[in-house]
Formats: sequence, structure tokens, C-alpha cells
Amino acid sequence: MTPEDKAAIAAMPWSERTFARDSYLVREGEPASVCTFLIKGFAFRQKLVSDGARQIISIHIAGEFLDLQNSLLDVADHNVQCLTRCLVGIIHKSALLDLIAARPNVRRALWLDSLIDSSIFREWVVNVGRRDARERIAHLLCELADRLKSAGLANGQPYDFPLTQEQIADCTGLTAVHTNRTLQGLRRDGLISLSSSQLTILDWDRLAEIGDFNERYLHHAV
Amino acid sequence: MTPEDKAAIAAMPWSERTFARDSYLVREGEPASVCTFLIKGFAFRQKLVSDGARQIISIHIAGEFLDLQNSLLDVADHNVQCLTRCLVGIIHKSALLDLIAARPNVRRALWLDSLIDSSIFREWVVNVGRRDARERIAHLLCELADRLKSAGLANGQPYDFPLTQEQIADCTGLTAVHTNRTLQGLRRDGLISLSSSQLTILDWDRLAEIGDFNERYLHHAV
DNA sequence: CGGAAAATTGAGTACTCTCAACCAGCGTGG
DNA sequence: CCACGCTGGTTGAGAGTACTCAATTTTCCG
Repeated sequence: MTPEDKAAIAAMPWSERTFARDSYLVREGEPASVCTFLIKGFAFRQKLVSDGARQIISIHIAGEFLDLQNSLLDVADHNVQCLTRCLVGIIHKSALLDLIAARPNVRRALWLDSLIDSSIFREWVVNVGRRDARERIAHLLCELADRLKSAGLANGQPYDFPLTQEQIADCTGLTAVHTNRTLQGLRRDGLISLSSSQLTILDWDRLAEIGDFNERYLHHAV
Repeated sequence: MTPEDKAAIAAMPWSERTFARDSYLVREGEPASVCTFLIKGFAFRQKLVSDGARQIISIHIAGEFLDLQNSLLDVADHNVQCLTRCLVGIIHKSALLDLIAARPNVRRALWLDSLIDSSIFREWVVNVGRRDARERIAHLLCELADRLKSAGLANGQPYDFPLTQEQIADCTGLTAVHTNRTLQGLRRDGLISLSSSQLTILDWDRLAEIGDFNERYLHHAV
């Protein structure tokens, strides 16, 4: 992006707001009028099924858009919620569409962002569909560590890792109890250390192998 | 889209090609240089995990793009394969990018297409993550029937439904054996009739309820 | 008509879930 | 300052859904 692109972004009419942990930023079924991006904190997307169970669909870290799809879609098809206290940037979708119309580079960057989101969703389908509990959790930990590192949000280990075991369970399609036992297994085998929201990956190679983790789907280089 | 938009699309340098059942259209890890769309037949996206198991990530019907993400991403992050004999349209990604640059309406339509793809991936994460076998299969059947109908590819029941039980299993994260038994349950309960690639949904309301199916995520109206 | 692919069946296994109880940490209020 | 309550984490036992393996039947297609 050129300096002009960046100036155009900076000139957009956006606002900032802080949300408490667990606050909803987007609710399924509600009309979509704004787009939000995360300035500080962690957030996640989720859907609820008929019996009340929750599936988390993705985790988001600072710097990421939370609902870029709202720029074109009329009604939200899933919920977005704060994982921690969050500082969020809010842009009205029309402002974003104007910017996109005027700035090819920005347009490209935003489309690319949504395509990478999409790639992550695909990998999550694979993760919950074809891996067992140990593999799923290993994969999730690798993904988050990799993304934090690559976004420059980690200065070495341990990583800030604000997910409770129940939330890890909702990411991986498991129950909280089984997640607990599986995490204990990973600890016992000297692969990770995880407590009080601090994650240390003690043996990256083995954890990545267990989780069948290959960073290609994150498309870092693009 | 205006008539000019349509003329611009028609004027693009694209080619047609027929592929046999099971042929690969895109292979994970290979450089992405073209985009393809399905003119006739069925195709699917899939990823393989380390132990060789396969997870199908989406099913595609005539009229849909198969790898729009290749227009911006450099390396394919998953495989695309024909489910049946397919007639496929192929566009070099540079031609598509030129068209996008010149035609705001086309650009919007393509981005929208990729956003709806994304929404379907999210629903699949939920399906394999938080539903049991019967619910997963019911949901898959509802989705495909709904999409075929809404694309105008079905003139009433039965629907063309070219998935084998093994492929249904790979869509839902189950084994072929369990898929077989679960389908028998759906038949026994008078919900569906499925054989020789012909699907009849005998009781839509009950099937949709079992599968917790809500068409919102397909964003038909947009 | 023959062979391969797809569907079906049975029996035994195991991974994950459910339910329930219990422990630990922490912020709040008496 | 400590009790209390809440959330999050841990443990145990038993149940159940889904898997594995292997054989058999049926269907599809050349």
C-alpha cells in the first residue's frame, strides 16, 4: 500500500470503543451496518446450535477484522464476542465501501484478509472433522502461537493465551472435561505448559507433528 | 450487474474443459495461476490429514466458482476435485484481476461470492463440531437440496445427489460404516429416500429440524 | 457377463461424553 | 481481614456414540 492509501485509511470516519469480556460485538440475525476491527485484546466468532451448545469458529487477535463480511452481507450469520476486555475500531460499512471503491490497494488487502479468514475456516473444518482430541488441541495451540508470533504480538514465550478450557473445548468440538484430560496429557508429555492464561510450547516440533500443523493455510507470505 | 458488466464477462479470455470424475482441478501446495468455475457437474474441496484421512470442506454445484481465492493467493491451500464428470471454465487469474479492476459490480459480485463461501465453511465447522451423526447428515442433505433448488438446478424432487456414502462420511467427519447406519435410520423414519444418486426428502420440516438447518447462512437474498 | 465399486451387516473396541463431586483461585462485601 | 460465592480446573465412574475390522451382498459399468 502506498502512503496515499494509508492516508486514506487514516482519514476514514471510524470510532473506538472498549468492550468488556464476553460482550457481544455482532449478533446472529441482526442487520449488519458496521464493520469492526480489533485494536487490543482477543475476540472470537461463534454459533449456537439448537440444543444450546456453542461452536467457536475462529479466534481473533489484535489487528484483525472481526466481521469484514458485514460490508457486503445484510444480516449477520454468526456471533462475535470478546474473549478479553477489547479495544475495538468501528467503521460504518458505507465508509468502508467508499474507501474500497477509491483505493485498489486497500480493496485488495481487504479481500485478501477475507480470503485468509476463509482458509482458516477450512482448516478448522478439517481439524474438528478428522482429528482426535489430542491432535485438535495441539493444532489449535500451534495456530494461535504461530499467528501471535507472526503478528508481532509475542515477544518470546510464554504467549498470552486467554482461552479457558471450556472455550478450547468449544473451538475443538470437545467437552470441557475431555479437554481438561487431554491438556493434562500434553503437559505430562512435556509438550506444553499452560496455566493462568500463559502458554509455553516446550517442544514445537513434536506438538506441530501431533497437530498435523502446516502453516501454509495461514498464507503469511502473501 | 449492467449489460456492460455482462458483456465484459463474456469478453474475457476463458476456456472450457471437461474433466473425468475424481480428477483433481487444484492441488494443495501447487502455485495458483488460474481460477475455475463449474459449468456442469459437481465438484468438492478437500484436505488430507497426515494419516491419510480426507475431510471434504464443501460441495460445489454448477455455476459456482471453485477456487476464487486463487486470484489473490499464491499457493493453493487445499485440493479441488470433481465429484462427477465436469465441464469447467478456466480463467487466468490476471484476466480476472483486470476485470475486477475495471468493473465495480463484478468485483462486488465476486467478493460476495467468496464471502458466502466463507459463511458456508463456518456452518460446516459448526456441523462437524457440535452435531451428532444424524444431525450432521440431515444438515448436509438440507443444505444441498436448498442450494440446488435455489440455483434452479432442481425441477422438483428427487434431487441429483452424486455423493457416495464414503463421501458423505468425509463431509461430516464420520466413517462410511456409521454413515451407512445413520442413513438407514433416516430412511426407516420416513425422512428421506436415497439411492442411485437420487435424493428425495420426504419430510422437509422434520429433516430440517433434526439437522438444525437454517438457511440464513446461505445468504440467498443478497 | 464379469469385475470393481458401493452398500450393508455383525461383533468387538475405544474414544469421548455425561453426571456429579470436589478443589483452587480470586474478587467482593460484611 | 476473612468469609463467601463464583468461575475455572480436576477427578472418578459409568454410559454411549462412533470406530475398526472383516465378511457379504448389491449395484454399477464396461
